Order: sequence, then structure tokens, then C-alpha cells
Amino acid sequence: MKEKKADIIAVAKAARVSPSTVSRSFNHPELVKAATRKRIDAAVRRLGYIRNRAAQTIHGIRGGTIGLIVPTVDHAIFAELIQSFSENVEEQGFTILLASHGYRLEREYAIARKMLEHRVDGMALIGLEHSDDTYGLLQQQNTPTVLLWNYSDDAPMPCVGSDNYLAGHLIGEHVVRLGHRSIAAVFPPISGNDRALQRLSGVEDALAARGLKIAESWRLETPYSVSAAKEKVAGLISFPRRPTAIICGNDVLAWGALHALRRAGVSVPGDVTITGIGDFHGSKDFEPSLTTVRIPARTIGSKAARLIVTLISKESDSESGELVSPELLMRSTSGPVR
Amino acid sequence: MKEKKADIIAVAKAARVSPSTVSRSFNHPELVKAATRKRIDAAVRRLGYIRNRAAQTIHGIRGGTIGLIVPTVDHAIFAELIQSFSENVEEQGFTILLASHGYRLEREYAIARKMLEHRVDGMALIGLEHSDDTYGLLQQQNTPTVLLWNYSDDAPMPCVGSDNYLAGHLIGEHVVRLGHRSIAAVFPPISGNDRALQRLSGVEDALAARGLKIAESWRLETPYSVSAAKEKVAGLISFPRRPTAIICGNDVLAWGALHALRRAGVSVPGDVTITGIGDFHGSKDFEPSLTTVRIPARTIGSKAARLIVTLISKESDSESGELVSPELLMRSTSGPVR
DNA sequence: AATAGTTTTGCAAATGTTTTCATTTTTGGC
DNA sequence: GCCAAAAATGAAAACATTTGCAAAACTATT
Repeated sequence: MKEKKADIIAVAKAARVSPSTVSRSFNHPELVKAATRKRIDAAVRRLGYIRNRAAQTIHGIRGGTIGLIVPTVDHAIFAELIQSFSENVEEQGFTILLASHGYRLEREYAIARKMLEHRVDGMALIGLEHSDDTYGLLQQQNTPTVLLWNYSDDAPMPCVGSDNYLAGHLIGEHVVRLGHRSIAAVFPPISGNDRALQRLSGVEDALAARGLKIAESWRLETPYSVSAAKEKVAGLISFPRRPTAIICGNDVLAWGALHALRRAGVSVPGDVTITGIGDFHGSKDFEPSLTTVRIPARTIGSKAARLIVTLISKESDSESGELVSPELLMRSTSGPVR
Repeated sequence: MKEKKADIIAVAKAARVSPSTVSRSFNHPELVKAATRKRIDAAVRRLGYIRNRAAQTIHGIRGGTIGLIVPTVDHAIFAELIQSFSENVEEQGFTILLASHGYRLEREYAIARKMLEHRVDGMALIGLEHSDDTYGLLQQQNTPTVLLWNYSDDAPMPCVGSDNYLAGHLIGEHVVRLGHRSIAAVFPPISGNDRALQRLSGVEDALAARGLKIAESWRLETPYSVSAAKEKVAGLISFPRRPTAIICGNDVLAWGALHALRRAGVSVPGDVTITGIGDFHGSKDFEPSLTTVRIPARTIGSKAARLIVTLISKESDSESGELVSPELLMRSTSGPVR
């Protein structure tokens, strides 16, 4: 029906040169005479030729793609990270191949495999918790890989992220320092989510240091959503005996808690202290503004981007990642216990 | 240093068959004897062989990737759309190649080109507004393409989305019906953003139908962020003469407005009515819950996914897209004028 | 045990590039 | 105008696969 798409040979013919020259004109323009290059460019435009990356990838040339696997895209926090990572990586001429595994680590393995089939130049994963298969695969193919979001000195691969345990610890300490003794926690499910687990441990250890413990019935688990958190917290405060502080595993849950309290007419921080973790867009401007721990997604994204590109081009395994410290932001949702 | 990665020939040798048989065992397993397949699979596992998609793409075989270009990832609304689109597309065995252009349409063209170089099987773009070059490119390469987010009968390519003009109209009508006459609007910049433009037109037309018009000084333009909107609205209401209703171009801006009013001690909807557009996660559970127009990102994402896959496999241009209607959600931030 | 049919396999060509090496063309110095 | 050196180009091999076709190996049938 339609003339088949132009290939490099067609261009060569049209420009009255050999395919080699056309190829060179793309990849090493300085090696071909300006006049010839002009003719080639004209032919390219005339035929609407588009290079076939697949055909060059076959020659072991870098394809210019980086695989990024996230649990999900539509959590504020990952969205920000993805944006920053992809922006920075694009700047270096790479394109990202994106997929989400929905917190299922076997899916992650399958996706990683598929990305390797596409011969990505590097990979980026979220967190430190991955199946042995995944780690094995990446190691064996020795694909440059960076782990995002979490940092640990003894991670099996270079990672750039924050110390989520410390983040939890900071917020836990802040809350006990304010004098709170009746403390509840609202966290996302921790299976397949080492970030949440570490935050929770940090909180617990901080409390334990003062001999405090979160009562079983005050340890709430909710999916990542404002409405789920709101509902859970509404239930929590409907009992006569209430916590004086609620520590949330991330800012989205904290927003939900805040709305629940507002609805119930409970004053924050007068009656109850609320804290988040993450400092998402909007937390600073919430009324009242949310006390939280800053984990700078944009910074992590851009540092990770720089790292993976280095790893890819230098082929130097030396780089071991970077820790970006969490920072406590005392704002208006936390206050001393009455 | 390390033995080079296994290729199909190495596998063939290890399994004592010819490369052709190995290839067949992957692509047409029913054509090879079970016993042989077993031997091949064993060899594959032993050598850690991973197929090279690039090498098959070269044969005109579908590579299994779909290019998705968005303005940015980290707007709640796109995040949700991307998630749903990618989820559904992955289910069909495709992987997405993602990039963002930051509302710059020339960037979009460059990215599209690069994706074509990677020989994506299809493309998805946000909105109907794209450079002629981009449209030309896609048409000329006749790459199956779907336009997301916006729907129009006379779009140059299949699109699945909502009617943003109608969304704006619905909300505008709702507000005037409540008796408001002093109306302000807070919208994102409309350049390179046909969604916002159409919403605004919808609003304006709805007001005009009642002989109303938004005063120049009450037409605020702010970037997409809670804090920017909060600030702008704080300024707006600091004047003695205030609007009785503020129509926001999307829910994020509405949240900002809500926080500004809360801070200023202005009651909603008692003193001022606020409306959003989008119905993002969290709007329903905001206190007070936000009146807005629902534009179901998840639905759009999944329908678009289905459409692009059809377009790719059936090669049938017949499909022309789908309109998913916006729906007015009257909640608690809007009320009759005092 | 021979035949016809069917299933399984291998050979070789093809795919769209890049790259090495050799050859041709150009340039500059005389 | 000639020569050596430098610059530009082309021929052919290489890359990792797939596939059409033909050969080989099995199965039933007699």
C-alpha cells in the first residue's frame, strides 16, 4: 500500500554516496565533508528517514535508555521522584523505560527481565528490598543499577536516598520531647515496602528510648490514600480514650488524619499532635501547616540520575551512592501535650 | 574480564541444536518438540541468556514498547493517568517509554522523534495541541497514536478523554445558578495547555450566558501548585471588595484557595464558594469536601490503553476514540450567595 | 519392511546498521 | 605540475536475530 519506510541505503542512494558515509555523517559528522553532509541531510529530510536505534543497539552501542521500576506512579512522592529523575536523565540524552510493579516483588523481577531484553543501559529501582532473583539477574548481567529512595551503607548496590530509619527516629523523638505519652501510629502496609518498615522502626526505637510503646490497638495500618487514613483516624478518635499524638507514615496519611480531626472538631495541635513524613508538595501550605520530615525527592532524583549516567559511561563500579539526610521540619501541627 | 554475554548461538551449542531451533522455541514453541524445548530452556537458564529485543525489532517484529509523552509527571492528575495507562498497557505485554516535555511543544517533537528512532509500536500524547511538526511526523511514519485527556470530534487523531470545555461550563453554570455574581477565576498558564484554555472558555461562556464576566483583576494566573494558588488567593481576598465565588482551574489550585481562606478565617462556603476541576485523590475527603467536576483519569487511562493496543495490532484506523463525560460533583465548598 | 505422511530440525538469506581497512580524492608545499 | 600527506569515501564483514525452504527424522499404515 505505502512505500516501505526509508532505510539508510535509500538515503545513501538519494544522496549518491555509500551507506557507510551516511552512517558516518550521523555518528562522526566531523569525518565527512560539509558538502556531502548537506546532501545527506537533504535526502534524509526528503525521505523522512528516521534512524533505527534497534539496528545500532545490535552493535553493542548504547541504546540510550534507562529502565525505571517503581511500585506505583500515582503516589505524590514517587511522581516527584520520577519527574526529577527522568528530567535529569533526559538532559543527558537518555530516555526512560518505565514500569510499575504494584508492590509485588515477583512482578518486579519479570519487568526487570523484560527491560534487560530491551538492552537498557542501566536500571533504577525503588528501595533496597528486592527479590534475590532480581539482584542476581542484575548482578549477573552486570547492568549498572542504582537503588533510589533509601540509603544504607551496606546495600548490595549503589544507592542514593535518605535514611528512612533516621526520618522515623527524628519524628518520634520530636513527639516524645513534646511530652506526649499516648501515641498512635498510622502506617501503610510494610510488606514489600522497606521504606515504611524502617520509618516505623525508627519511630518505635525513639519511643522505646523513653520507655514508650505504641499500643497494639493504636497501631493502624492503612493503604496510601487520604480517604483511608481519614476513615481510620476517625475511628480511632471516636473512642473516649484518645492518643495525644498521631504519627503518620507519610504526609498523605497525615492529611487524611488532619481532615478527620477537623471534621470531628478536634483542635490541632491543641488537642492532638499530627506528624507526617516526606514533606510533599502542599504540606507546608496546609492549614495548619504540617510538621514532618523532609525527604527531598527532587534532590534524590537528580543525584541518582547523575550517578546512573556516571555508572553507565565510566563503567567504574567505584561510586557507591549518596546519603541525603532527612530534616525535621517543625511546623504547626505539633505542640506540647496539654 | 568476564566472559561475554551469552547469545542465541551459545545457547544453541549448549543445547546441541541449531540457532534456528532456539529461536523457534521462543517464538513458536508449538513447532519444537517438547524434549528439545526442555534442553533449550535448561541451557538458557544455565547460561543466563536474555533475548535481545533489538535484534528482533530489526526484523520488523513489534518491540513491545509504547511511547508516552506528558507535560510533567508530578502533577497529581497526570500521575494518575500515567499509572492507569501503563498498568493496562503492561497487562497486554507492552512497556512504556516515558518522557516529559515541561509544556514546551518543541521538546515534545524532539522526544517523539527519538521515540520513533527506538521504533515504538505506538505513541500517546497528552491533549490535542501539538506542533504541526509533531503531527506531521506521526502521520508520515504512520505510527498508531492516541491523544489523551481531551476529546474532540474533529481531532486529527484518535483521542480518548473528557470534554474540558464542558467541564468548565458545568462548573460555571453551577456557580451562577447559586446566585453568584462576583466571580473570580484562578487558572494555570494556558500556553501549550489546551486543557486549561478550554476549561476557562467553558467557564466564561457559562457566565456570559447570564451576562456575567470575570473582572480583569479577578482573573488570576498561577503555576500548578498549592502554595502558588494559596498565595495568589490570599492576595485576592485581602482587598475590601471580594468575590463571592472563586472558580479554580483544577483541584490543586482549589486546595490552595481553601487553605488561604482558612488561614484568613473566611468561611467556606458561607462567605466564599470555591470550586475545582478534576476530582483528584483527596478532594472528596478534604474538609470541607470540594465541589468539583470529575474527570476520571483512571478510566481515561485504561480506555486509551485498550485503544492504542487495538490500533497497534489490528492496524485498523477505524477506531476514532472515546469521550468520557465530565460530571459535576456538588459537595461542600459551594453554596448559595449570602 | 516399504511407503506416505507428518513432525522436527537445520541451512542460508535477510534485517538495518556500524566499523575496520583499503582505496580514492583533495590539499599544500615545492 | 608533482609528490607526500591528509582527508574523504567505499567495500565488506560483523552484529543477534528470524524465517522460508528443504532435508531429516519419526509415525502409521499396509
